[in-house]
Amino acid sequence: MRAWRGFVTTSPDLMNAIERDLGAFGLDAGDYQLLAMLSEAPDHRLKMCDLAETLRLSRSGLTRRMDGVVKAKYVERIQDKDDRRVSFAHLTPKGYQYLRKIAPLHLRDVRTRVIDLLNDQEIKALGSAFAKINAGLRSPD
Amino acid sequence: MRAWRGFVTTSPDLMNAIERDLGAFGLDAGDYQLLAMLSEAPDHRLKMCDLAETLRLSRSGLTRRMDGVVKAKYVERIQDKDDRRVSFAHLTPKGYQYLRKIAPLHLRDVRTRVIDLLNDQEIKALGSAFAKINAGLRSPD
DNA sequence: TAAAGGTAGTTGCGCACGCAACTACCTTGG
DNA sequence: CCAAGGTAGTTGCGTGCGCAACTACCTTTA
Repeated sequence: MRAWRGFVTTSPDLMNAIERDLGAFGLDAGDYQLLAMLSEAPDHRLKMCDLAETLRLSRSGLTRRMDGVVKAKYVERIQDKDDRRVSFAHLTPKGYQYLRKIAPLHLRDVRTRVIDLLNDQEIKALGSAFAKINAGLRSPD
Repeated sequence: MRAWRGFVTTSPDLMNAIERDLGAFGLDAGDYQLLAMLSEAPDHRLKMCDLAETLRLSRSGLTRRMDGVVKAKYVERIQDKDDRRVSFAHLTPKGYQYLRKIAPLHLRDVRTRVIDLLNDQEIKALGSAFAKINAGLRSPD
């Protein structure tokens, strides 16, 4: 129960702090996650609806978020030729360059705010705990 | 790093699931937290600005959230007589009754979604991890 | 192959939130 | 005592999001 209280109160604060850190580099957390997911995808591209799912956004939410990063030329929309309903989000070279520049800064912030504060046992426990919770969310529901 | 990824991806899903669970009882997570904080305060009342801080809301955000629970008669606004700038949020008997009814249901959901899935060691690690992260957020910044 | 139904992305709308400005009210220093 | 500055709560405005409706496009079925 103390663990739950800690989670509920601390995780919004932590996310806000990380978001402010990112803001110093001119990006918000949603855009960062979007670029990061694309950078890890084959060909630096993902179907819109798959991307929405990994980002925990609705399709409409992703549409709007795309508008921002597309206007910034970090991402471009590409039509699929086989299935003309689908679009891909594709990370541009400019977007990739940009992400490669700020990712280390972001990860440094994550480390100083989280990882460096914890011992190995706590980190492993966090990893396995979230894996279990995640599995629980997907299976029985 | 795996722990961080798990946290980033799983915690929104978890919060959404908990929110949906609460929705089945006719409440959203923000209102629940508000009532819960008041129920634990002496006299079932808190200064608006203190309440905003514990709920991680801006003052304006709390004002709006109060509008809802005040209209539902779960909470009332009370003016301080000594310092006429301050208002208190006060949990009404109706609000207290209501919270006492749904709190066990909510806690059952939290248990089945989180606590029951984890072993003692993971729970303790979560508690201490969030305590440390929280301390880190408050001290150096 | 035509009709029915499903899927991908966009748009209209409403909601919750933060920021900044405002009012009202202390509090402190000259 | 009064002016300057700080604090509590509210309101105007902009933003990001989800839901539902819409369009366009497959896919399945008879």
